[in-house]
Amino acid sequence: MCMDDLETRELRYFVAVAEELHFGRAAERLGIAQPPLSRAIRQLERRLGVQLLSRNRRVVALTDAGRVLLRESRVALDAVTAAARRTRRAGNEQQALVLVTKAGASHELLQRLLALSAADTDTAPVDVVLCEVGEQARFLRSGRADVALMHRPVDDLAGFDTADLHTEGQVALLPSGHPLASRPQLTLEDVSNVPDLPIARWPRLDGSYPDGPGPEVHTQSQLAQLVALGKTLLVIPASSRAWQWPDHVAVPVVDAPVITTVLAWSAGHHSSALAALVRAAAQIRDTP
Amino acid sequence: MCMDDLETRELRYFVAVAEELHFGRAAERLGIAQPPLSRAIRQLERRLGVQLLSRNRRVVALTDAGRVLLRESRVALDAVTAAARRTRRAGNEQQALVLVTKAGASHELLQRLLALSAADTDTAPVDVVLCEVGEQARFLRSGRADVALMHRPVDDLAGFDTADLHTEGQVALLPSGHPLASRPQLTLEDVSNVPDLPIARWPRLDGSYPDGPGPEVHTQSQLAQLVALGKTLLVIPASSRAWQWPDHVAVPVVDAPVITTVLAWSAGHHSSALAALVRAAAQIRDTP
DNA sequence: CCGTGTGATACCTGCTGGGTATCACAGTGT
DNA sequence: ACACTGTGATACCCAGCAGGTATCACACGG
Repeated sequence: MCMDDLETRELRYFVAVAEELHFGRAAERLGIAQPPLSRAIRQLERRLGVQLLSRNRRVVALTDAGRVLLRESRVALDAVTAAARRTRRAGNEQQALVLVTKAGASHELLQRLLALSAADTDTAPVDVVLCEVGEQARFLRSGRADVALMHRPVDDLAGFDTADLHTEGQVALLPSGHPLASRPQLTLEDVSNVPDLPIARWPRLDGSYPDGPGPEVHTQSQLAQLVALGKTLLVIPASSRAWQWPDHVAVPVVDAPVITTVLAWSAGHHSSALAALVRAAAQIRDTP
Repeated sequence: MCMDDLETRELRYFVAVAEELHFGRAAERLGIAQPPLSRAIRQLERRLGVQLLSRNRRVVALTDAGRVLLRESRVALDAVTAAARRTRRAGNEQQALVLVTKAGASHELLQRLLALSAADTDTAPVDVVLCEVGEQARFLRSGRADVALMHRPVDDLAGFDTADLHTEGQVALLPSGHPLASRPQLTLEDVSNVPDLPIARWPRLDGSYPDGPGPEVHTQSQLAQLVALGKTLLVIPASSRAWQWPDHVAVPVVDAPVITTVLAWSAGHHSSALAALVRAAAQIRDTP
């Protein structure tokens, strides 16, 4: 093996260490012992001629180069698993199209899309997979899904082809007793910096939370409950019924950016089954 | 190692075999013996549960699944080498921006771009790499280049962000003695199906040539010479001076699609050096 | 200053990737 | 018809390296 050309094993090991920032836990996660992992990372650093981790004998942190490799490794590993998955599917001819979407988002739209797709005679069956917020891109990139429902401008659509499905405004979701909840409409100015309803904070990719006054959350239902409890507010597309509890009030935010729900797929991965779904999407867009 | 998750070694081996369609030559290219290669491919097929090659004891051909894996493997391997390259560059801080372009295309435009970039004080130096026709995308994907000059609509820009640089019409390049060469302008109708000047045929990715009456070519200078010899014609952007020989005549093709030269880079790979180059590109577009 | 947690080091072992020799078979030419 | 040739598959061996265990070295907390 030449100096170039890493093996996926090395990338997997590095990603584990970079995510855990702890050799012991990373090794456990990988199902190997700690010393071989240390050695593998050291070898990787030697091979690349670059320091990836700054380890002061006690604390492990990523260097700038390490951060680059973490990002690139995720992309590369996704591409490798996508290769395996797509090849298996091509061989087995079980041509169900896998669609991934955020749990709870765009539910009615999805129902209409599936109904239209099922009505079209020559379409493949569509399997629906639900994922966490913002995970759709990785599902597409790793081949776990063929197509996704995503939202512009909130999701990063770089590297994907898209077909618009539906455009809508946003509403503020407020606890029902709050003064703002009785207003007929709101502006972004109104809902930002409400002292008693600070914006919630989601964990970053590395698991840490940004600073701020708002509560820390990592699931949608947590957040919905916090709104019902009068602890926070949020601004979401008008159709996100899954968020809405009896104790919530939704008030239109007139100047919030418009949200477009799009069908997205890996650029260059066309198939007849996908084309049929895109046709169904076009029907929905044209007859709202 | 689990059943999923291929190693890049396996992908490299498969790509070699799929491209050569010959185990012996593929093994030679990889610098290993033939038996281990046979075994590795067999293992890969078992692991994926899919037949990749149909080997009738004498002739090796790709199955449908094999074609899928070939395409996906190239993408995945590019992503892995990109990870290594970008990490090395991030560590070594030698921040020269690498620009790749087709040899001979957009020469004046490139000169202006480099001059503008050099004039801008806070830009990184730009290294220029020349590649074969249509190879820019792979240079970007594998991290061998950070940015490319490409052409819409001829190049596939899926997965890249772009900034327009320049738009121009196309000309037909003809042997100077030909009757069509004296016309002030032409249409696509005029230049298609000229019996004595059939369109040349380029090799496909697998090395085979499409059927047709035209000559087979695989380099630009070959093609230019064939035009000078009165064997073929071609339609190219007006500024492609590198194509033009003394024995050539260029005649505008009024209804040919307009060609836009764009600066392209991997979607999501922003950097300050790149941003500076994009600014330079915007200057060129606005002051033609 | 000792205990604890954590990454590095030393060293051993077994798996597996790679090599050589050979087989099996499909075309091919006389 | 039969030997020849080219090519992929098989059998078998070897060594390099991935991975394990034991232990060290050091940073921090009490």
